[in-house]
Amino acid sequence: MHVNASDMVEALRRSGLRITVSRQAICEVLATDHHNHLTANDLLAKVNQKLRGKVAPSTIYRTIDALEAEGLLEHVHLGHGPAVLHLSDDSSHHHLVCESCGRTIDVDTGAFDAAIGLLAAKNGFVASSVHYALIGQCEECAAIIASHLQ
Amino acid sequence: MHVNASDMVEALRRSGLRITVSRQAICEVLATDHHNHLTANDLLAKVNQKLRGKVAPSTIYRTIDALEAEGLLEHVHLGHGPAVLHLSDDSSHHHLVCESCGRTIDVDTGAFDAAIGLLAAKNGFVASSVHYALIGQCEECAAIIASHLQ
DNA sequence: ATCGTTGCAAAATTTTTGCAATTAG
DNA sequence: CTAATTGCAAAAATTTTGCAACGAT
Repeated sequence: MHVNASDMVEALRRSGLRITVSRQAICEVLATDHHNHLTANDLLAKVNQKLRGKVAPSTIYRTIDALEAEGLLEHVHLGHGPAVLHLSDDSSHHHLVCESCGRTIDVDTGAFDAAIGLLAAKNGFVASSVHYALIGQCEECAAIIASHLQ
Repeated sequence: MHVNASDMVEALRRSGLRITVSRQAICEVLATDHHNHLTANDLLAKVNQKLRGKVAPSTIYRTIDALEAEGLLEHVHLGHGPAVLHLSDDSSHHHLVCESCGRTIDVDTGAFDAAIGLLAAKNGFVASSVHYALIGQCEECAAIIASHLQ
C-alpha cells in the first residue's frame, strides 16, 4: 500500500485540476478498494454510496480519464466484460485469465520475472499465449478440455 | 506463419462444428490478416468483401467465440477501443500500449523474456506498469509530460 | 431428417458527448 | 468572475440474444 487518497488529490491539484467532492470521493474509494478489481460501475456505486448522492457515470469516466492522464491509474480488460481499474503503483500482482471460464488468478510480480512457462505451470495454468496478460486455461478448464479430447 | 486456414477449419470440424461458407471465409481472413490487429469489425468487413455477401456481426462474434473455445484464437484489448484478434500460436510479438496516445508498439517475444524494464527502455517506453500488457508512455508522450512538469 | 448455424432485428453493456447549470479557485 | 466540472439525457460503440428460416452432415 503506497498511494493514498491525498497523494492522488495532490497530483490532480498540481496539474491544475479542481478538487470537487466527487473527485475527492473517487480518490478515496480507489485508494481503499482498487486492489479489488473495481470496474467503473463498481466505483460509481461505491462513490454514490459514500456520498449518498447521484454522481453521474460521466463524472466517473471523466475522472478516470483524468487520473489516467496523470499516470495514477490504469484500466485493464481481463478477458470479457468491463475494464477494471488499478492504481499505477500497484505492481503487487499480475493476472492469469482463463479463456474458457473467465476466472482470473492473481500471481505476484516476483514470479512474473521468472520464466513465463514456469509461472504458468506453477498455477496449473496451461498458457496458450502470453499475449497481453497470460491468456490460457485454468486447471479445471484444461481438465475438461482434455477429457473432451479422448 | 504456422496456422493456416485449413488447420483452423480442421480443428472446428474435429470438434463437431459445421463448416459453413462464413466460417471458411473467417478462417481464411484470420489466417491471412490476423497479425494486423484485426478487430471484429475489420474481420466482418473483410469477410463480406470476400464473399460479396451480408454476413451478420452476430455470425462473426459467434465464430470468434467458437474459435476461442477451441483455443485457436484470442481477443485482446489494447488500451481503449474494440478488442483485436490474434491467432493463439502467433507469439511473434507483444504490445507496448501508450496510455496517453493509445499508440501500440510491437516488440518481439525474445526481448520479452529479458528484463521487462530493459525491454521498455529499448523502445523509449517508460513502463509505469506491466499490468496486462505493458502499459506506459511512448517516447513522445513521455516527453510531453516531462515538459509539463518543469 | 436433424440439429447446428445464420441473418435480422432488437437489446444489453460499456463508454462518450453536448449542453445548460453549478461550483472551485 | 472565470473557466473547469457536473448531471442529465441522448448517442455511440461494441457485443449479445431470440427466433424463424436455412443448410451441413
